[in-house]
Amino acid sequence: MRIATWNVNSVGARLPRLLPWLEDIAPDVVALQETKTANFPTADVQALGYEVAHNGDGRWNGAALLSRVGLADVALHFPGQPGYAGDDDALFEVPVVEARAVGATCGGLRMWSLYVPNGRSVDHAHYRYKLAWLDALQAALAPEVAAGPFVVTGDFNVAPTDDDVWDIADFAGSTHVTPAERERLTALLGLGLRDVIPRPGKNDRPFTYWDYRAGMFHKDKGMRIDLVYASTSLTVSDAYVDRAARKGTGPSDHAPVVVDLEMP
DNA sequence: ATGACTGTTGGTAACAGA
Repeated sequence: MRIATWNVNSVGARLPRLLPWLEDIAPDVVALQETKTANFPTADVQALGYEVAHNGDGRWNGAALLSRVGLADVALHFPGQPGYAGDDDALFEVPVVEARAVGATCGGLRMWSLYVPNGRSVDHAHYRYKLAWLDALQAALAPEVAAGPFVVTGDFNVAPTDDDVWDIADFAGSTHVTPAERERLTALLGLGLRDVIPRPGKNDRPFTYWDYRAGMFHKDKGMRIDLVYASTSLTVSDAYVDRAARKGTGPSDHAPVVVDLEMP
């Protein structure tokens, strides 16, 4: 089974890249993030043989699963998913559960597409939200990991190791690399998952994100923050970053990760 | 070159992204 994850940075803006990419790569299941719409272009991907589960509510966020091997038991949000209460401690603010997760069972594989909160800065309420979100995620996924073949994938907004950013010295005091964030990843792996690290890309680093600005892609100043966490019982026959999708006209700032699994 | 972006919206400036 071929699965993939891709933060498309607006599925509407990316449709001219997404549709030919689906035909070229032909994944069985695709996890998308940052769809940035309440109106997923369902008919366009259905025409290519995919069923769609989308959790999107407008301008920000949005996660989807596309599958051509069946799509059952769809869940929008995970159980206990925290909401975001905003930038301050306003007494009457009601936390909003954002469109950052969708789960489904596809061809015998239980799979989640996630867009983990960014965190913004370590002293920001969004960072505390990010940590709480990852804590709740781990608790929610535990029974599903135990139940059978499982993959949780998407934009984790955490670089697992110092080697997963272009230069750790440039990240002093930043989010995405803190021990607290990385501890949450370790806890997730502790459920019985492995980090499926793609084959090395340019300069031997399988980065998946490069800022649009300052020629970062050209300089390969990237980060590996789009992750695939798969059951340790699953055999991985290949995994790579599709750097070609980050090139050319109108790319996302993230590249897709493509993984070939052998289902039991 | 201490430079450099992209997407969305009761939109045309503000915010988010990482």
